[in-house]
Amino acid sequence: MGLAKSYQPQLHEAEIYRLWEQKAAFIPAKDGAPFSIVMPPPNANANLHIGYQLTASLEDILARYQRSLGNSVLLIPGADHAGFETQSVYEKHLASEGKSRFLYSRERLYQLIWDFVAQNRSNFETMFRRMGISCDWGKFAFTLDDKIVKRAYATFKKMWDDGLIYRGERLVNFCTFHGTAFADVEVVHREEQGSLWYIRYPLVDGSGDLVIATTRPETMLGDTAVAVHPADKRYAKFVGKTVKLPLTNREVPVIADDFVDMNFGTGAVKITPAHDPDDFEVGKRHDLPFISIITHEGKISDQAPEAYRGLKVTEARKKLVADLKRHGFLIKREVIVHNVGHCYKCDTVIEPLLKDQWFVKMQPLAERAIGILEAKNIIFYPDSKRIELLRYLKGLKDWNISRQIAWGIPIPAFRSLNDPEKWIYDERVDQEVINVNGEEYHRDPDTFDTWFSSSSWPYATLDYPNGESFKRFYPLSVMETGSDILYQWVSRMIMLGIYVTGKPPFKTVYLHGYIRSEDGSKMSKSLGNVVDPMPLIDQYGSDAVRMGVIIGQAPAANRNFDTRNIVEARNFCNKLWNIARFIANRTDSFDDRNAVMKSDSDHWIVDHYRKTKERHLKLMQDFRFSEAYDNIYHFIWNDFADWYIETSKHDVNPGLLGALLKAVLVLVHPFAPFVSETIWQSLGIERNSLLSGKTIVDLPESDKQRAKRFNEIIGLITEIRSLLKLMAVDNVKLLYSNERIVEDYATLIKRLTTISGVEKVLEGQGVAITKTRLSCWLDINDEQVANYLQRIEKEILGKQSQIRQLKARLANRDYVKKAPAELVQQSRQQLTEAKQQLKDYLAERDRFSR
RNA sequence: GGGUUGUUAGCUCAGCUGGCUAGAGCGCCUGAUUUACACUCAGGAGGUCGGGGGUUCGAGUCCCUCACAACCCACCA
Repeated sequence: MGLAKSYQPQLHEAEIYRLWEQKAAFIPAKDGAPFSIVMPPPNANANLHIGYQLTASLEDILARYQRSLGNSVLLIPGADHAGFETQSVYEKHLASEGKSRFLYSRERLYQLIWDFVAQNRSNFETMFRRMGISCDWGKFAFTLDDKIVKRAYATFKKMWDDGLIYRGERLVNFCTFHGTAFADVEVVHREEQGSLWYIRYPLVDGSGDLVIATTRPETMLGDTAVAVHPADKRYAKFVGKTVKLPLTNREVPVIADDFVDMNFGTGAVKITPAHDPDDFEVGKRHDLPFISIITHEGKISDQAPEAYRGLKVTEARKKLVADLKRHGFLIKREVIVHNVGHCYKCDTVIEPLLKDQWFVKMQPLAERAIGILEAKNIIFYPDSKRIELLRYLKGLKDWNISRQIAWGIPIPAFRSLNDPEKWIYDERVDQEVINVNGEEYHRDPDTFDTWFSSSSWPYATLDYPNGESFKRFYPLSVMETGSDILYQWVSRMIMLGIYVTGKPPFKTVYLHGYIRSEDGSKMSKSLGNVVDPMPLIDQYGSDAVRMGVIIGQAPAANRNFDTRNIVEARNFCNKLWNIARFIANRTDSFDDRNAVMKSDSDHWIVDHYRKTKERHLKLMQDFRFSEAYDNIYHFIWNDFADWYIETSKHDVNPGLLGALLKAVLVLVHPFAPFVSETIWQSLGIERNSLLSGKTIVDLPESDKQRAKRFNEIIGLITEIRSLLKLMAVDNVKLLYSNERIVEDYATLIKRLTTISGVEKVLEGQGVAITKTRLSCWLDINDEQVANYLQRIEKEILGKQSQIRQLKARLANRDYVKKAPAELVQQSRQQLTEAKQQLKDYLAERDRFSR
């Protein structure tokens, strides 16, 4: 047998994981209520970070816990191609070789990235295993797998047929560096200092000037109107007239529109429908021309006067301001702070540009989701996120699903060569040109937004609509993911799930917060402060890292990374290991059916086990992982090890000891799978692995009176230790009068304290043990009690104050009338006890001050 | 501009539907080499639960308000 002196995870983990796989322990049991989780797929292009460790830990804890209830558990792993994310990583990689994506065709680029990602995929499957994830590897899904792509196409087709898909030339959020559009939710807004320029626009009829204010003077090259508020008396006379645009000399109308804020700037605003979302709407309302003067490369287009063509936006702005100044059109410049949208990846300023894109009408999808959420048909942890999501859904705009990148799922739509307005749905995306009914069609070069396909994740991975998994495991029991992708992912899974399958895709959503770096800053690759769990697993073991990240983590609350938690958990693993070592030296029977309670301490520990188990069930049911961990931790360490095992050294009950070890291992397994299984295997507790089919152990009810009796001994021992320490003495005798229990436990008391002996006396002397009800004294002479008397004084004050409080409470008629009866009863009892103790303390003081 | 969440011991954080003298881990102080474990054991110090007000028999917990912090949303040119 011979377990090593301390637990060394590195020696066991790989082997244990292999064992689980061999025993097919991760495949759902045939029997039992279905429980399912599909893991959020991490980016296939990067290593797993500590945030994913949190996700995976929580999900695996749930999965293993559910198995311990006897349920049939499906946990599906996966990986995300993460379209834009991955392509931009690859582009950086290309750039480091002095290349760019423009050197390659779309197909070639796709292939290159595919190979690039393939290298990483096996890499992180290894990481999953090292984290100990009990997932069904046969169900592994990649977001570019055939079935996922087919699912995306089927959804697109259904939407197309239902009239939810439309193509439109709209303003999109365009990153001119990456050359792709983004959804609104992907744009990062940031407050920045900018300039507000006041520019004079002369009226064509020479009747004066109109002064406008703008932060983007270069867009005046694309102005097609000037707008004022209809109620603005200052400008009423100008409405309907025309002004001459400086520098371009185009003539544009002055219009009235109530979107204008009379109090901002001059109350007159230039309208550039092709480059500003507000102006776009105004342009539509007033039927204005749309002039695109900025290209997708972020340069001034050929629609602008020759002098500016080809300049970058910032250069054009400088030149334009200089020119305006020179010609006397510039009135003044103010410094203002305003919000500017940036690319979340490269920080380039997002340009609103006109572009033909596919959009999904969100209103009908959102409405059904709102209904489900309002009816609480999906339970959220925490519930505040449900409210937040409702607010978001109620203001939802249409979703631009086109992306101008190669690394993604091609959009299965083709445009007629003859009629540019005519589009057809077709899945032959491997061809650029197809023929249908003798007509030629060209493929849309764009790909889907990653979130469009990943929104089908809950049912696509289960082989909707005919797969066995789908029939058995849909809707998912739990969707566990980061609260940061509530809008991007959770909301869309709900909407698409309802739309496609007719049911919400999951019953429960558990959202965790993110882990910040140790100093409280946000972890990001660019800051280089991302924590890699793998070296931590090397150092502390997989279980320690798993428990370390969930300790003290409330749902959706962000927390700083703290190695101390991992150390705590590592120590806990070692504690478990040593408990097992101790027990293995005393028994080789681990059958809970043979457990028989003999001593008071047996009843006491079983009583505590049963309470711990009940709390465990309740806490896990409520998704209170951190508290569940805490519950088990303190039972194992403080009750089982510190008291029961210490007592066992004196009086051992091997059968119960073995049974308790088994029970404890099953309980702790979800939190510490490797060490618990390693112990299980090393001691040969059962032939089966701990993971496969071990349900939580029930121990028979204990005798409460006997358990209580042991509690008294614990109280006595604790008080003796405390008093001896306080007076800095040892080797004193414990005196007692007429206390059978002290007699019974004399040896144990001696063993667990430093007293020299126990002696029965008729009358006490020395220091009384006042915190228990037992008549006991420590045989100490008067010179040694100075510290003790100080403490007695403190205790007297404390008791007096407690008695005052209790008396006041009980004197309060409302309290006695309104508070629950058992609470009032409890207060009465407390008062009685406190009074007795005060009496004891006073007597002690009197005795020594004689 | 709107919204959400925080503010509890030196540090990092728990504390569910209001109810015993508010908890954990680490750190700190004192002591212990006892045959499961120094990744250990025993004892101890340390908090007017961000400020103020309110509801209640009773508030860390509910309400209002203020301060500070973080995050999210929003088209103010």
